[in-house]
Amino acid sequence: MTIYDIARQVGVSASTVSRVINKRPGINAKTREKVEKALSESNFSINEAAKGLVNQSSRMIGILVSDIRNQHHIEGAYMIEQHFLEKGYCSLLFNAGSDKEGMAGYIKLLSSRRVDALVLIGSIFQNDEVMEAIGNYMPKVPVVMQNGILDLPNVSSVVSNDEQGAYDAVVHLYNKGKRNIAFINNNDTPSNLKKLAGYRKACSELGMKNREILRCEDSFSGGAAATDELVRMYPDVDAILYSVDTLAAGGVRLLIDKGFTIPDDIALFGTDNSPFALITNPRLSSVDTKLRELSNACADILSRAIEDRSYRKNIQIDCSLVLRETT
Amino acid sequence: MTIYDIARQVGVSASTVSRVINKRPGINAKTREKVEKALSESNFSINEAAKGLVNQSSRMIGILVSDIRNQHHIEGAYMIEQHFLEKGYCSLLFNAGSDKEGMAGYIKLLSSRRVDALVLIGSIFQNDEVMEAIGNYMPKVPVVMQNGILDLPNVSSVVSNDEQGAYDAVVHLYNKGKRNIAFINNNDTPSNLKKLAGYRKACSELGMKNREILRCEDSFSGGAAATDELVRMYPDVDAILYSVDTLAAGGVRLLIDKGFTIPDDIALFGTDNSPFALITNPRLSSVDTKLRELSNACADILSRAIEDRSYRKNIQIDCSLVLRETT
DNA sequence: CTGAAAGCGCTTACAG
DNA sequence: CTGAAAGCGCTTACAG
Repeated sequence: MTIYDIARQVGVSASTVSRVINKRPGINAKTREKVEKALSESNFSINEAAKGLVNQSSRMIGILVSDIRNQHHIEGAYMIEQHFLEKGYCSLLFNAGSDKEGMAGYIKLLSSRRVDALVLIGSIFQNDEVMEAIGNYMPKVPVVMQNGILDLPNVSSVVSNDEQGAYDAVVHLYNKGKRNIAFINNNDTPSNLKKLAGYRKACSELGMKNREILRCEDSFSGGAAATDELVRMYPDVDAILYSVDTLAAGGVRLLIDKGFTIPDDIALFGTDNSPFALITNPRLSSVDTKLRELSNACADILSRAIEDRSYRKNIQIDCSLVLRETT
Repeated sequence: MTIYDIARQVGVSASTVSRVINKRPGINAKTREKVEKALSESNFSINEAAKGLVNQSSRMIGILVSDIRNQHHIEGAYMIEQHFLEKGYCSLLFNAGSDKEGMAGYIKLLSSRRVDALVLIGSIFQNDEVMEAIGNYMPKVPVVMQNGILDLPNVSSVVSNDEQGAYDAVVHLYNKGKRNIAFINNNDTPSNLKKLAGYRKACSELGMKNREILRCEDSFSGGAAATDELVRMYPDVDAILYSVDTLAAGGVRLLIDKGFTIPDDIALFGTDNSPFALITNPRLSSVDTKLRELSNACADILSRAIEDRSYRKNIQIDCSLVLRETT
């Protein structure tokens, strides 16, 4: 079923059908009506691929996350998808994994789908392979990176102030009387490195020693294992800041099992203020990295950049502390 | 950059370039080499929309879930997406919400994108509006429904045996000495109705009274509130089966706060065996609804149906019980 | 207000 | 082994 079929049925030309479908002005009311009737009676559904071909716009946007199953990433992707859906864009959402060559592959894939814009969610995309792939395959497509920076003329950035967030968390713990504050990190993404920097800065300013575990598996059990290791290594630890809530949730669980009292023996701070923070027992205090604001900003920038190819903007949003029962 | 540009550059025709790109046999090795060189040097990326137009295949599949932020749904979508990615298909993943007209709208949307297949994840799609939309807009497209049934010639089904799962859970609780077993349900999707039926069947066979809360908000706090209501209504309750883990996680939390001992005072059973079951304290026993198996089966059926339009299959997979600390 | 024609970027049957 | 031409389903500038 094409517009030619409809045209034949009604006795007009395909041009006219096209105009009716696209609500162009300057069409006889009677004609319009007849065409609309035929359209709806035959359940006509326009072929967006053909339309996109002539319009030079797929009306699709690409969204890359490193792990679609990560609650935090998916929330961001969801907000952006919703935003663009209202404007008639479909989202091609991919799980780009953590392999850099793989990420580049997805960018090539999205380029073959001729997406009108690209969103990269997560600082993990801040690397040379991705940069090169964008330069090669999408040099003119508006790109916005959530939580990372890529120095390319068509790439905008929206980042949270991770350093300040971690810094504030440590200061808060210090003010609560904690003096042996540790940091547990899952991996060394640019974003986590900023958290680490904030942690170290606060420790140094407040005259405390660093107690760090810099790598662990990004899961509940990974967080539990790292916490276990930490309290063995530093028996005097009285507070822990985690790079993500997932780890902290595992930590809460482990410490309770080991008979620690939270927050009196050990206080805990997660990061991201994710839904997990509400189901741990006790409930988790967390650094809010402002996911909603970041996503909204991404969507706004991209909307503008699609209109005006030269539009580009970099913004940073401060984190806030959400205090619950673990501090 | 089109295949014509490449053709001109190399001094061959577009047909030849197309043949090289598609690795068709019967091309002079020298020619092939020259074309391949030009292709890679200019970072050529084929226009899939144009290709799809002539091939009458978008090489995209549509995936509808009712809430993309639901961990359980997204896991299923993820598995299916991965499966098809390997075969060169992109997924159009949408959040169809719980409004039936809205769902129909998404089906129309996916039809305009000419997806080669459609996956519906969740029994919530089992309704007349969806059925009509498929009949009108995708009458020949292979569709597979995860956890629901739609009586249409192009729709296959993969469902878990929710009734048996709930039944088994109740029997298990009975064998543990529980005699006042309640059921808390979030909503009346077809799938949840099957769980309810299994619960009632077991109660009736074992001579126990029904204690039910049939609707509550699908969230931790919704589960907590419903649990609170339940223990007020029926102070003698000694076990609760929840229709989803999310509710149970909220329930665990509430009961602990209220001073109940789990599982001695009240035993709890969730459903879905989701990651949440591992972070509650105590860890949650749960009915495993076999998400992985369901998703694999969906992908298999769809792969076949894309090849052979007449292929259709309905299967059911039994649930199993995963016992942890709440029972 | 309406239609014929060209063109978007591909593929493939046909001819050589 | 290779190319010219037609066609996939649309839109739009042009002419009337």
